[in-house]
Amino acid sequence: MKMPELPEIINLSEQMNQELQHTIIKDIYVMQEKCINMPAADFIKLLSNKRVEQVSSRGKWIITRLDHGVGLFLNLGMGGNVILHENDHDLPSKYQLRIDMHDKRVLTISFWWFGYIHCVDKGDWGSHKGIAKLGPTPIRDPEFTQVHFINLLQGRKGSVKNYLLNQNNIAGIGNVYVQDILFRAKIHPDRKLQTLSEAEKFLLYRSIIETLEGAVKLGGLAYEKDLYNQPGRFKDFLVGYREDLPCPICKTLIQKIKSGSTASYICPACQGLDTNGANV
Amino acid sequence: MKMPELPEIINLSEQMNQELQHTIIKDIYVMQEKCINMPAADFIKLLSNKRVEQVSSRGKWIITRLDHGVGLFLNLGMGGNVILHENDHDLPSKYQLRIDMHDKRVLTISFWWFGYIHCVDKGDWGSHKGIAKLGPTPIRDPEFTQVHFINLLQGRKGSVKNYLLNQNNIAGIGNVYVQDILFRAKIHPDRKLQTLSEAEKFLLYRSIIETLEGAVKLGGLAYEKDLYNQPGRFKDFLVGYREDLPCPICKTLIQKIKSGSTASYICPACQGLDTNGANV
DNA sequence: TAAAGCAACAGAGA
DNA sequence: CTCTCTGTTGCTTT
Repeated sequence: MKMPELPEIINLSEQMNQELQHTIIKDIYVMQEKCINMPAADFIKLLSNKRVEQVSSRGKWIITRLDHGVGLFLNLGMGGNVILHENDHDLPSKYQLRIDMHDKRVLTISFWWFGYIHCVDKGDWGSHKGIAKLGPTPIRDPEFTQVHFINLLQGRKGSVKNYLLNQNNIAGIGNVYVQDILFRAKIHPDRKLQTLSEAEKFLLYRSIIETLEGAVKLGGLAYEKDLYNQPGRFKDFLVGYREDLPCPICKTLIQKIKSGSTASYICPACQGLDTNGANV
Repeated sequence: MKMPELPEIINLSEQMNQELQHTIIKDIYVMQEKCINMPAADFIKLLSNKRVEQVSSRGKWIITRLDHGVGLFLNLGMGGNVILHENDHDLPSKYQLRIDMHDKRVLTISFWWFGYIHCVDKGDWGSHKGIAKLGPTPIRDPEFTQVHFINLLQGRKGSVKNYLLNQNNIAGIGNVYVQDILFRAKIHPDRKLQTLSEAEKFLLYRSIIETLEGAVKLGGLAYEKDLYNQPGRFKDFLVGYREDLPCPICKTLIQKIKSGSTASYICPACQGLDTNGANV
């Protein structure tokens, strides 16, 4: 369970913006060409000597806007680190990409499984597969209001968990935070969207906001590292990864179940499939 | 079974090109606004007084190129007629669109169920959903060579019938002609592409060409009408729609089966699932 | 019955 | 645990 989701990404991108804004890229070292979206030579040429205008995020993507309209889109996939070093001493033994800044600081990007570092030239931002169709990002996106969320749900089919995990609906939620989001809203992951009452949809919206906000305030997951290689302080899940431990509300033992192709942790008492609404 | 496929469309578009090339549109009457892709007023404005440069086809789409880069994309969907009248007497009682030419002739377009009449302005041809992703068109498209066909099949999964019916793979084949195409090639509709031998792929290519060419030579299906409201002369299917009649090769009774969501007519002896190759 | 787009979903691959 | 690509199914439309 080493997957950065919205809180970790927000944290990282804000730290990156703080540290890197207005600095200039000097050198690029591509250690694994599969992670990038063009030949390394083109990639290096496009990025070299570019100035960082702003670092932001959309869903699980960290987006660095450089001058001349160039963008660097970073997705840590199944987990990884972005670490800023004061100099080139004591770099990690393994990383996929190294970016040296003109001020001697060094950024290393490493993932332990799939991840993408895509460079996008001026004008190609809208056609990038990864971000073109992303849904709104909770917490940071002013578009993500309660009314907007309820509207998004209108007429949609399928299970609530599948909906939340699809980045084209809402961007930034993964299989870690979705566990507590559903528990807080007292909704079973397999509930069909069509069966959710208005009250449940409202509860779900609040739960998304509160769960993610809470994690951001704690600097993200304790299992993840930030830009300074420091872990976050969030580790007290309500039900996530707490199989056979008591539900914090009713003390019923938490179950690990399979919903679709992903695992879910639920309190069978608080998140009934039949209790809170028919699930025909 | 009233669906125009490639032979009928080629026939119609060639007749339309013959009759309408260089003529000028005078008036448009939109009887059913749902068939078109913009408000009727815009549609009429875009087409009025435009000159027909050429009528051609891609797959099941009839494409009329007008001057100033405007295009009229017609898809007869589940069946319909395009009829040219010498004047405005004796028009059909029902039609979705009427186009009056400056030379007094009248074109009526009618479908008995879904169909599309889309007008596309200069520059929007490539982004039109219906034609942007179409595969090559057999018979008329010089790109559709045997080598190209074999290459298209490389690495594809799923059943041969589903593949042939998907317009994004090959454009123009529907559930009518596909029956005899598969019979001629002695391939069961549910055979997986992965299990086809090179010889079978070659046979399939020949069968597509010969089946469609043969139908074009006969002016298309006897159940369909051409631009002059005359029926085609092709009605002697080999196995299509001949349930319980003897196979023309081996006399085994032809079966109607369900493959996926469509019906198939096969000779169970000539088109075995197990005989011509494993279908794991 | 058929045509085609879309949404949901499952499986494979990177 | 991630996301993309395919392919399949089921629903909808006039």
